[in-house]
Amino acid sequence: MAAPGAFRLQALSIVRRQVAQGETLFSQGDGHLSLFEICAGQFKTAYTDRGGRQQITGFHLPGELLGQDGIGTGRHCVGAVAMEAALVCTLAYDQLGVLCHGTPNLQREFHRLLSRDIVRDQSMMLMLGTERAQGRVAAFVLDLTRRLHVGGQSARTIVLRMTREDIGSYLGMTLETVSRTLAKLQADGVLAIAHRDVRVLDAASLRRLAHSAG
Amino acid sequence: MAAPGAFRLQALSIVRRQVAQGETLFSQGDGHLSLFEICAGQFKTAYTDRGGRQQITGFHLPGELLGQDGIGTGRHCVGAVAMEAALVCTLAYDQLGVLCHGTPNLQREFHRLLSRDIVRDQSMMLMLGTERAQGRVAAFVLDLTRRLHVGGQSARTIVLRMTREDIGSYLGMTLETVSRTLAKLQADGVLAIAHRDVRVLDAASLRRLAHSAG
DNA sequence: CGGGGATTTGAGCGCATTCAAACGCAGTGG
DNA sequence: CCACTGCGTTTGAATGCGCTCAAATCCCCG
Repeated sequence: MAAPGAFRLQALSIVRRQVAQGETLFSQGDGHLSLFEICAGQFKTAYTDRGGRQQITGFHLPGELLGQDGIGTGRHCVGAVAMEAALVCTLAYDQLGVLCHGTPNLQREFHRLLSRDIVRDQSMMLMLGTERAQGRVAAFVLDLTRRLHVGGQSARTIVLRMTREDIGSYLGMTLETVSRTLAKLQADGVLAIAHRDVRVLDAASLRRLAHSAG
Repeated sequence: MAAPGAFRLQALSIVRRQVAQGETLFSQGDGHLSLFEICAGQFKTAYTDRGGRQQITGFHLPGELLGQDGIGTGRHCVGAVAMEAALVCTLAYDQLGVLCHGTPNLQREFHRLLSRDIVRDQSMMLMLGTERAQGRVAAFVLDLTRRLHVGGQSARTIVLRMTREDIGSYLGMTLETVSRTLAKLQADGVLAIAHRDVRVLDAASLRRLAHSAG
């Protein structure tokens, strides 16, 4: 969700927490806000509306921050679940408030963090509005490779920790369409797919197919 | 984009500005950030990507704030154009920074403002991901009536200041589909449509059709 | 009254969805 | 060790929604 290094929570507060696969890190509507830095493992966040319908709103990788949603409202507006065994560093939000008062730089960094999310969301909305299935999936894979690369992982081979259904929910299409689209990208020689292992064969084509999302 | 009354810019700084129909209030990439309170008239904001493709990202009504995008990046990430003759109050962002240092309440209000936008965007993404044409249009009309009502206007009759193309760009569909969907809502007795005048006949049905977007 | 943009309406098509079935893989218990 | 079970994934076929292309109409504005 955000670049690493902006906040070094490990240096500020050392509350580590292990999270098992499928375990909830925080729930939607949760009152005692916390900010997390993901040390290991991947998370997904989901939004549930009154009608009970739910959508995946994001995937969150090691090295990224998590939980900055709902800082203004005082409640987490999404729920976060670990997609695999994970480890996080925690900073309670009230502690953060105290810290911010002392250091204006932290304040500014915070603003930057929030508006980065706004920009990211807007770019996501643009994609959902303009791109069809193939472009969405291409953008999704491209985004994942880039973010994993930032985290130090290989930029060519990635492992999808989430199900096709989660991907479909995130991209606004059915799980069958996700599967078919991935198959087509493989048939076109853009990707090599073996279950959840994805290898990028033709990065240029992938970028071209995903042109709308940065 | 935000509830009125959170900031009372008129009380802080009195730089008023008139904007003609079609005139640009600020451009995407603009460096000298400003925050605006819309006193009269409606605006639309659009995002343009490298490829030159552009999408409407929001409509902005009298009484709402405009320009808080890109506070962290230092540049406006969208452009704003007046859809009719308008009047705004301006506050340069650097002045705002000074003000914030003095008053912590303003700081907090600011956080709230930014995260409100995040929540709104997320709800928009949810809609784009889960709703089909009819649901999207219903949610759009419902949102507009509510926000106009907050601004003091009638909740039953509204005037669409934007074109079908703008609506389509905003909702992620073609202008023809917007037109057809509005016609269908009229045929079903939910709305009464005369060109750009829209009257809500069956608010309950409209809410039911738009169930996903709060 | 004429011109041009906005809107409506129609016809045909393609893509994504829906429903359905088969397959692969992991975990469990016999 | 192997069958069984459940879940995730793939694949197929048919439907229908929304897009594309096209033309007619409406309306605002000069």
